[in-house]
Amino acid sequence: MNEQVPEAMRWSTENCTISRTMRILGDKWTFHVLREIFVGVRRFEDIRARAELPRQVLTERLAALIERGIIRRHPYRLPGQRERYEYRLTQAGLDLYPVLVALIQWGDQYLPLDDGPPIVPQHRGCGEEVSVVLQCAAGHEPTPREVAIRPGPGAQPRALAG
Amino acid sequence: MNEQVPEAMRWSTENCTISRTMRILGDKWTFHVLREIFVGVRRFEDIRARAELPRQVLTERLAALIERGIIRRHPYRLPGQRERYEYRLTQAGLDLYPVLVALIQWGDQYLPLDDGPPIVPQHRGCGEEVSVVLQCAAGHEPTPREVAIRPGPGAQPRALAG
DNA sequence: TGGCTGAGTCTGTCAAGCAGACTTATGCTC
DNA sequence: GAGCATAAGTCTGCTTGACAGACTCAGCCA
Repeated sequence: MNEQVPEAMRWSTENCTISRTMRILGDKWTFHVLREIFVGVRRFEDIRARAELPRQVLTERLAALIERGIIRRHPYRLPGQRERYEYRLTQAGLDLYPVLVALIQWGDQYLPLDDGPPIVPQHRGCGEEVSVVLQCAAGHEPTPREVAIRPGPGAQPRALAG
Repeated sequence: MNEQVPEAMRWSTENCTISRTMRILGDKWTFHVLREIFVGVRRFEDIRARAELPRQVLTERLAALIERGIIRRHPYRLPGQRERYEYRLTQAGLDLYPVLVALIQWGDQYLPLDDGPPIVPQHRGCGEEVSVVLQCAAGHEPTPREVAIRPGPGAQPRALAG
């Protein structure tokens, strides 16, 4: 029980926000599917062809995203064809934009391509590039080193702690 | 070739920034491991115990993160014990803070707990809570609906397009 | 010398991903 | 109305990865 033990070891990860979020988003394909919908590719066959994932996996991921309220099915009908469905973002889905933009931003910085970025988040209003910035409630913009992740009011002590 | 085909279908996903980033971060465990290191849990056995992942998977993930330059091994020695290693974030790792904070922020909004958030990103300087905001190069703070993901200079046309 | 501990490695089982073929529903053309 | 085209799935068998639990290895200490 010396102070070498990090303080975080005393807290459970059971209800951790990152765990609970990753249970929904944290697999190889979900972000690929979301990317397609974000860039405007909304139909099953188009998503499958562009993201190159097995149909079965796509079926399963779409169902999971619908169940979690991130996308919804929306009926559409091309002239001379029967009704089908496309997949659109709900508000919860749209609110994943900061996550997506943060990923793109990191990738552009640490895995750059010779030709420049293949995709760019853009402000529809003014056409300028969009990025994410860290901001604290007092209005500062801390660097990563100035940020710490601390236990909050919902933190639960860990069994076997210490 | 009617205009029902989304514009994005014309572009390849092969070099997509999200794909390339997800090849590194996009699996069930990587973010859990990073979370531990972010909150200050740096030693193999501590990470394994708190994140509850199989040792073999932890070994493999740590090696991958080191290879991608996101963490590094750092020797340490407790009094009366032999030298061991702990894992620390590199600058590239620290720069994942916006991704992590964006995930926490989304989770707190859409998967809230009765007791409040279990973890809170905090500005070390002033103690206030840290969040991420979307910001365009002209200084606007667009809502998700005002953001669009567009092909950039490195976009490649898709074979079989149309 | 023998035991303890952190940090792995090994082994066998089982779930998930995968490619590719098959199915289903509907509307169109002839 | 028969047959064809198409989007959106299901089905099948193979392969890969996750997993729990046991084993190993190196250095320190009693």
